[in-house]
Amino acid sequence: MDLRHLRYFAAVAATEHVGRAAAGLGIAQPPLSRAIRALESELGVALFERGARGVRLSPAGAALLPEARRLLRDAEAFRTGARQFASGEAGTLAIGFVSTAAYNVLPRLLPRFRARRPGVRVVLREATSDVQPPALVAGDLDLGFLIPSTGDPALAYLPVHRERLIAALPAGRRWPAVPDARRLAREPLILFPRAVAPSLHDAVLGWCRQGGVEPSIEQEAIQMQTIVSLVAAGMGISLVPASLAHLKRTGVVYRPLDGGGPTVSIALAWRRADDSPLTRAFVGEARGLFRTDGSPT
Amino acid sequence: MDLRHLRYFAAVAATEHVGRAAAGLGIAQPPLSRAIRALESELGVALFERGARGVRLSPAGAALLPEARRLLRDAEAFRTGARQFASGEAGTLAIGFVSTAAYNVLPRLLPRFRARRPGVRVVLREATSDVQPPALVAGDLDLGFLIPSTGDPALAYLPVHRERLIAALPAGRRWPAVPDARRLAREPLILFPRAVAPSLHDAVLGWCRQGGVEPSIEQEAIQMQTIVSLVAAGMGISLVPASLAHLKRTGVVYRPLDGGGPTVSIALAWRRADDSPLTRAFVGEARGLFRTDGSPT
DNA sequence: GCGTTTCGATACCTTCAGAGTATCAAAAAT
DNA sequence: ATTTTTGATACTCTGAAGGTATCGAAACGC
Repeated sequence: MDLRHLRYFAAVAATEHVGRAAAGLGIAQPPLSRAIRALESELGVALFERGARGVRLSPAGAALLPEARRLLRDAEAFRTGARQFASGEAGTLAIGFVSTAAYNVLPRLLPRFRARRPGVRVVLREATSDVQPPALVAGDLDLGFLIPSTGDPALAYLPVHRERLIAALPAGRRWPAVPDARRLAREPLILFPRAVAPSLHDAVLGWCRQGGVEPSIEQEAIQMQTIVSLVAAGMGISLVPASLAHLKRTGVVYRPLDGGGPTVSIALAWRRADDSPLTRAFVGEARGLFRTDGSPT
Repeated sequence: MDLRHLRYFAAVAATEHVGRAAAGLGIAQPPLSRAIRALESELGVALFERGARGVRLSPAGAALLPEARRLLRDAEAFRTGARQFASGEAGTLAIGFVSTAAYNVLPRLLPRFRARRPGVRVVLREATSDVQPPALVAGDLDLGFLIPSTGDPALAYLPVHRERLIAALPAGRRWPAVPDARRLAREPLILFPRAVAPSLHDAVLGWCRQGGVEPSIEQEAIQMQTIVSLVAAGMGISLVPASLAHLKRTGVVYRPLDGGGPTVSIALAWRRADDSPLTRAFVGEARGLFRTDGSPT
């Protein structure tokens, strides 16, 4: 038994006329006659009652016809489903992101993408910039929003966001409106471990040294929230992306940095070899949305 | 796309090994490799990821596999359903019966048949003996319990029941314990119209004439219940099948007839050309149950 | 590090199912 | 009675699916 047989069965049942059904199927009448008889013989049951005036469904045929139609519909749905995967209308994207991206990039990009591809399941996973490249290469992630450092040759990068760093300072003390490096170097600095985000780390230290001072790193913390909490606790100061200012935590004040301060950039990364239509669609969406990159916010 | 392709897909997915899957399918490895590739090419999506150590399901393949399995299961169910129709395990039987049969024959036969063929839908339709033969020939009925008269050559008959007639008499008067024809001929007779059940009609009149009297038919009624009601109303007397005595209606008494009385037989009839396994099974069941026919009850 | 093994892919051949053309047979319509 | 309608049959041919032999790449083992 074959889907074609069922298709023939349904066609003949619909017309109750072998010749017309054959024409509708785009084949000649004799093969259709034979196919129906072969199906009946295989199933061991007469699907039609032959009269001189065409054919009519037998009781068994009438009972089996809806089943056959359902099978054909399901087969069509299977094809459609496969086509959706092929075209990227359906599927799953595993996307990594650094916490910073959750404040600015993701809220702008994800709703647009989900609206355009409603069938795609997006799995978000927060991960630091150091673990994302290996995860991408291994295939555990399809896309990653990260702070790029040494570019992995297997990955492609698209800069999607660049923002200035601002100072996060414990409230309750007097701070300059626009503190400079020399002033801030007097305070203990709380920062990401260098291994987790080398470029952010280096940007902060470079800005301080440009101001002629060497900061003392007192604490390291991985989560942005943790850093802000430590600042609130008076453990020290930190330089954080400007969008963090949205996180209005009591005990913390934010100040723009003298001279604008260093910038940190977030890039979208994916496997260069990844030709999945989903990945390409997502990158395309990002490219369209963040065309005006490079300008610090 | 074809059910075979889906079967191959499911087999390879199950083993994650083309060679072993091919062995399980009873074909060689190269055709299976080609078939899978052809399916992927047709669907436009990679179902497997090829490694040096075998194949693994791609995300699309993993998503489509349950669908494919369901399709295969449904196709199998279709075959099974067809086989049930072929073997008579499923289907519908339209069975006609005269009201007399409802008191004796049907209650004995139907439960047995339904227990043996639980998948068969039995549609019962009460009909007099004169309308059943044409309905059987036309295919409106598959089987009929009727009082046979002139046998239709297109029908086959199996006697399933023979019972004596007894007198149904209005209560409130004195009746002999075993009335004879002469006594009963003094009363107006209520009977079926001859056209509806000629043999019953003739049996009654024959018995009366054998007793040397000619009865006067005052009323005709088609339903047995109606006849009994008319007797209860004092409109006359009737001769009814013995099993009607179960119908204890106030105002009616039953008496066995002198000399045993005439007998009426019920037969099962069906199209001689009907080779449906259902019909044959039902007839077989009846033949087994009513092997000891011919003996009047 | 180099043979060996494993496993899917490719090349080429063969066979049979399914499609086509021509025609028949039966029953209904005229 | 003849024509028309409609499915069934006979026969041929093509192509898809299967088989055998073999390749090529990657992993394994000594």
